Amino acid sequence: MIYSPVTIGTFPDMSSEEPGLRARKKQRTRETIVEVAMRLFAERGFDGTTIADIAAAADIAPRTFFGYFPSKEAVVFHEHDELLASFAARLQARRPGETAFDALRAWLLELIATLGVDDPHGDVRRRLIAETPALAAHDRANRAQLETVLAEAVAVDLGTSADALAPHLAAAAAIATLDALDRYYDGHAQPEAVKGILDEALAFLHGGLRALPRKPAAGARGKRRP
Amino acid sequence: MIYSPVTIGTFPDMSSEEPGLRARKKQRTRETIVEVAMRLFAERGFDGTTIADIAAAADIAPRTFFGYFPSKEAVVFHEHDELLASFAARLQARRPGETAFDALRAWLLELIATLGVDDPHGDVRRRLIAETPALAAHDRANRAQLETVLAEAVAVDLGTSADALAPHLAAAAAIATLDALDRYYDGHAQPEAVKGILDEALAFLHGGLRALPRKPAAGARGKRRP
DNA sequence: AGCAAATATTGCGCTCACTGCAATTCTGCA
DNA sequence: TGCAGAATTGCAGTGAGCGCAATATTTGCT
Repeated sequence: MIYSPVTIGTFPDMSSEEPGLRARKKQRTRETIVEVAMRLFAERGFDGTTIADIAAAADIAPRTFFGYFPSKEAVVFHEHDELLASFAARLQARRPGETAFDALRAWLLELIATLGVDDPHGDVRRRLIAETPALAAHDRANRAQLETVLAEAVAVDLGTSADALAPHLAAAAAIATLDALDRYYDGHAQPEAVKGILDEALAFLHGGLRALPRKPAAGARGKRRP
Repeated sequence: MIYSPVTIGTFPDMSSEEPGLRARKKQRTRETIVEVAMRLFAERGFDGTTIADIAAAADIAPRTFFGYFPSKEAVVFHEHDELLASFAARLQARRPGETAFDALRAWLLELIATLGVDDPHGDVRRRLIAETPALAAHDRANRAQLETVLAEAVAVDLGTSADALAPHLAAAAAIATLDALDRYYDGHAQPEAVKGILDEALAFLHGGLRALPRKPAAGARGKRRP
């Protein structure tokens, strides 16, 4: 119900140069499912939409749905695997001297810049997560994965073992920033606000509560403070 | 699937002085269900145990199970509501000058002292959570609730609004400590190790990564460092 | 004790997610 | 064109969870 990999058959190539007809068709079907499902979710709600509805609207057999996604929830988070991989790669690829948090910051900013153009489902997804406990749970599970890879990288930075306390605390706080980002991201990308949030978060990570302004009053649209 | 309150009928009194036969009986049944279910889970695993199994073993009708717990998962976390309430109360009741983190620390230490005598299912629960994704998800949901009440208290401490960034980051990091506690808590309470972990966590919360020792090597059994 | 209202238990039937398996259809390639 | 591998599908089943109505039990009251 929360596992990621798809199990039926082998997923078509995608990695080698030529996608091939087969792979392209599968990709297209996948996209159709996502499109159709998100539309239905938006219209009738997540719980108000059955797998049968989705299958019918996507013109596939109900059974076939599970060849593409392991659960109904997974459709809502269809990009998660890529995001996770991309983040892990970005952490791997950081320059010497660049901390894991620097990488997180850079990755997020780039992601947001890209998403602004490219994520037609962001608003729906946020709404669905907010109103559907099962999706909120899934979302937390996804974040926990991000947290894990981040914690590993932080551990390297700090020179501690991967299961030491500090990296996990720091990673948890860093990932909690994503919540804030989502909260303040309501649909319209505001790179300024995002940067403010990220800078406040980094200040906290580095210097703790001591490093934070005492009375930022309302909201988290922090006037960044190094 | 994750909501807390039980829905069938009104839960018997429990708050006024005299429990009454009805309430006592319900309480007894509830405990029976927990006992029986945890035993079955331990023997056959969470997924290997059906509601029907539990009902049969507890000598109630399957339908009746749902008068006591809203889901199979809820049985595993049967004390969560009390814990949450107790934590919220402790936060409410802190003395002037006592920070939310102080309260968290005190609450945890007391809890652990109590649990040592009183939590016969702790080990099983930890094992189940580790091996069952659905339970891990539930566990995260529970922690998120703790995080929310903690963040509110921290916001008061900091003089920020409840949805500002800082309190949430700090609360997330603080709650992440519970993970570590669980990891190192393998069955045998070790108040020393627990205090070490808590102190390291508090140091991080207050002073950030800057405040932490650079090379604690393996594990999180931190030699506390103010 | 006896009765009526409140509450708890139960059975029944239903919906829906999800799975294993085997039959069938399709695609890529020789 | 034909074949091997891969994808689609149907079928039958399991199990969680819910709404509802019937039944049983408890409680407060007289």
